[in-house]
Amino acid sequence: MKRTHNCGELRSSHVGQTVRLAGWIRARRDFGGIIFLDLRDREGLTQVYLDPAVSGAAAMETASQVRDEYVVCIEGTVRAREGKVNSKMATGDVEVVATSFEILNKSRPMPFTLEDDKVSEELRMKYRYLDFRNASILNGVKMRHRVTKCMRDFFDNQGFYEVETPILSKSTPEGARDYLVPSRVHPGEFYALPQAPQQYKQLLMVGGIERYFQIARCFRDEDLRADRQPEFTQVDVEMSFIDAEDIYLLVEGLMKKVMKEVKGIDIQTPFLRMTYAEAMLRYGSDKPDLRYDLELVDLTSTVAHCGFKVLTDAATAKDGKVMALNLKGLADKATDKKVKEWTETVKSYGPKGLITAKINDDLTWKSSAAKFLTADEMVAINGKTGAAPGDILLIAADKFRTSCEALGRIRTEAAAEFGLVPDNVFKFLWVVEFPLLEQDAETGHWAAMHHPFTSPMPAHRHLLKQDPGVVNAQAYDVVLNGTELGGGSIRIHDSALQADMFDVLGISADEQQLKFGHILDALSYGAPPHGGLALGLDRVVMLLAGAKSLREVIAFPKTSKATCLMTQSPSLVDAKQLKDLCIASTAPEVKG
RNA sequence: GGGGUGGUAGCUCAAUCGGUUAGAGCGCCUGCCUGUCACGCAGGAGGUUGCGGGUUCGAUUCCCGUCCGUCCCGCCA
Repeated sequence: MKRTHNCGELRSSHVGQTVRLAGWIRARRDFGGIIFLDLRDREGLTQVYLDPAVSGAAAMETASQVRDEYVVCIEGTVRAREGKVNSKMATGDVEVVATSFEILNKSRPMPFTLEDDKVSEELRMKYRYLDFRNASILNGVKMRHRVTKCMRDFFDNQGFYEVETPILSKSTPEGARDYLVPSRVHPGEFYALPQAPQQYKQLLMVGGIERYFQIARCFRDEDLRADRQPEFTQVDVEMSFIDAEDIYLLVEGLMKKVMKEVKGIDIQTPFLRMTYAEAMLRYGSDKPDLRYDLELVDLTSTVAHCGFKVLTDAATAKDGKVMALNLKGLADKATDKKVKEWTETVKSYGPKGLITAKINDDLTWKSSAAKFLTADEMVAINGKTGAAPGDILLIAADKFRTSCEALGRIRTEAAAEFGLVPDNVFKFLWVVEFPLLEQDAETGHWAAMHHPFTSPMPAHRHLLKQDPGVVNAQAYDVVLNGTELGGGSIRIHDSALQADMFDVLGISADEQQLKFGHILDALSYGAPPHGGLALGLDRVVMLLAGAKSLREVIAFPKTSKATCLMTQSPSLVDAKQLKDLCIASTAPEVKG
């Protein structure tokens, strides 16, 4: 029964050896007299040959009964494929002439064709355990293993301890919606699954662990995206007696090692750094993709006094911005249909519309906005944006963030569509000096942009209570090719500052004690200065694997509605289970 | 919560303006086949057109609702 080799390793040097292989039947080519089988295991593919003269009648009979994906074990002799080499196979120089043949298990016909990349992801997810037999999913699993192995080695060398923190955790009012777990022992009370090990890792610093990391599962009950799963994995890091520079150095070293060992690529360190404000203004994103240029242009001052009300209103409003994107030489490719799509995309971010102007040979505009602007005004805009014949200008006017983000989105779409994104380039970047807080447009309440334990820039400390909006945070994101890989901050280690922060967030003294008493207490017992960051492991692997969604690099992913097609979770539970937990469902009806 | 997009045989897709018995390739089943490599050849089986309702003489096709997949906005410290 036991294998002597795997299906990927036999070469000409093995010719003449007696070997035993086991695996799955990938294809059977039965000529009536002789039979060829492709035998697959996780390491590769080997051709097996059966011939009545050497294999015997019993083996021939058994082999003629196998179908795709039957599990078999064969014993035989390696021989060279004289004149019949298959150069497409790693093992194509040889084949195994079977002398015995055993079926270990049968298989029903497959619900989909393996290796057919057109099969719907829906079906693949339902039969995820079969999709692992495909190289693409298998490679994701393999690459993920290598990344985490490499990271563990790195942190170990740097003196970090890997510490596990609880999954049954405490609900907090800040941040994402929690997944809740009812307590049977304490009827009516709930644990929360951790959105991140944030508080625990800070408490480890208070405890003097000094250097902590964890490959930690995190849970957030929010709507999903291609790059967001309800449960995901963070590479969580925290250090004491450090500043942001130490974090940059650490992460740059980590990613350098991972890129080298997993991809064989030498990346440049230190990474480029850019403030949040600069990233938004130049690229319309707090996670800009620097693999191509296509920078935004700020027209606010240029159009502040022009004759076009849509522009002047935004340009003179508080926090207003008029932004432009010059798609150089792409006027011809920007079809009416394309422009309409862009307009809809821009509107989804908030602006009422998108102004477009194709630049004529005489530098005049082909644009529905032309009649609202004087020739001088158009010349000024041309000058500012560097517009030349054949270009198309896209202009959005709204609040700073919405104008920038709307055009930033078009920037990435256009770059992908018009082939401006180079392959196999990895552009790392630190985005720094995030605002500490952001204001809810409707309620006026302040919320932490990163999280409520983030320390303000020391120079802004005194402004925290009087003018929260201008305070920047000691927070940083690491970005790769337009994806936020992770982020972190220097934390608050002073209980008075932490209490001020909760005050600004509108959390009452009573609630502070109830929800965060343990943190405030801990900070009062000699908390060292500390900080850290968390990397999205799934996203790291996704980018390294060139995958389009997180689902491809998570062994058992959820759908965009947070269900598992394989196990059919979530699902109803027995009435008794609910009764034990003192829970009654108020769901209006059960799905049919 | 909102918007886009898709759902027809096991799989991938087609089906004209609303019109005959809903087709093709692959897969599956049977038979033949001694150098294939997604072998080949011949034959055969296989359909609640996601589900529910409506319009119509007639609906895969048009309308309404709903479910599921997917992408985006909001949301995600």
